[in-house]
Amino acid sequence: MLSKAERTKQFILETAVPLYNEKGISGVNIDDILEATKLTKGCLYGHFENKEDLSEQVIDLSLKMISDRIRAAVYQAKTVKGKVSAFLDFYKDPIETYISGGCPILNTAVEADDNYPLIKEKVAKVFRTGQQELAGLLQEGINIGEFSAKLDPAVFAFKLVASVEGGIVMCRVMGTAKPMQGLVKSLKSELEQYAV
Amino acid sequence: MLSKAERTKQFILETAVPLYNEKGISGVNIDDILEATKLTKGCLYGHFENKEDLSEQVIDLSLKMISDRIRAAVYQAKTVKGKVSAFLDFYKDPIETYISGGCPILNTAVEADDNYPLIKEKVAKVFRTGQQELAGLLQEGINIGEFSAKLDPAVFAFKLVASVEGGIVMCRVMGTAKPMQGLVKSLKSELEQYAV
DNA sequence: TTCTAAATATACTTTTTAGTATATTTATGC
DNA sequence: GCATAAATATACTAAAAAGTATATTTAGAA
Repeated sequence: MLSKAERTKQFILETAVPLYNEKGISGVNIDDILEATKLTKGCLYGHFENKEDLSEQVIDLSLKMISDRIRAAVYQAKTVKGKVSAFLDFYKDPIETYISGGCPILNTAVEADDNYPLIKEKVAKVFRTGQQELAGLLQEGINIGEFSAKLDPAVFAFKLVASVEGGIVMCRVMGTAKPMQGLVKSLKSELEQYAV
Repeated sequence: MLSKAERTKQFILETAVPLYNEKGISGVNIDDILEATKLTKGCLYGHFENKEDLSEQVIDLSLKMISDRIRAAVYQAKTVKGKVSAFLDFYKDPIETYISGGCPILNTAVEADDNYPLIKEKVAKVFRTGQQELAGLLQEGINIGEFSAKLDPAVFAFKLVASVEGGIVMCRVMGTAKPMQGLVKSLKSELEQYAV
């Protein structure tokens, strides 16, 4: 069982995750977190060295949560086609996202890009790993004869993730989930063209 | 001719544009701008009411600059296919962008989404207008017989922009422009399939 | 149950950032 | 060239945010 301290630390991190996703790293301030957790400075600084330390651990958790959740969704499906569908369906509703505020991978990427090299590298790793897994999955689909060799796994993997990530932001800001349905359909039928 | 005051104000806005694009609205502070412009507080506050006023005008300019530039690029081409190509080629290099720090439309969208309703609405308008123009262009391509009616203009317009925007962020964070080339090629050949 | 170390709360200080009052300089119509 | 209004610089105040010292409370082992 977790100690009280461990539970409190975890509680702080989990409470901060949506705050960071909505407000961004430089948009969040300590008082926001204290208000959300109903804890006090003494307590928070007992668990984290400073804001930078807190931010890093919150982002770590955000990236882990979303990655795990997507992997779990994809894992459910049996066929390669089913797995790609599961990935696409994950962000069917870009307004009410798993972690409030959109996709934490993209959100963090945008902010970290020119400002937080350490966090940028973490996000890069998530994207790289994701691309490898997705491309590997598509390659497997080719190998087992589910798809034609005309499908370029790396290119299509990138297209899938890039369009979904971009689509989320666009839908959120325009206040409509509708374009996302069209996008998902289009990507599914694009893959379907390579089915043998 | 512009008065000295008008020129100074314009200079502040233009200098602030890349700063805002890199650091984000809540990441930029007044001192950053003073340092970049080599001006002083008295001067800056003579031209802008407060930080919010400055931010709004900087974002306005960023969105205008990028929109104008993209329109100009697209305008050059004669055929619909050429115009789509021009759009796609615009972000061929997502690392060294027209405004340093990536695409200001997407960057602003991500930050404004949950934090700056007024700015969010401005970005939404840019995306909506862009989508309308692009979809209208594709529809025209169908009307004049350049493309098959099987092409869904709204869906493909969204796919184009979403994937490019997402792709920019991914490339930037991963530190490579390469995936973008594959994406652009793929989108071009996807459109090519509808050519009659 | 009692003791002690860990966890948490309170009340501060420090630092950073935004904003302002006023003095000085500069542009430009007369 | 001079008057004056606009532009800019200097030196401040105010507010917000981060961080700390210390007192108090609580968890959990003896």
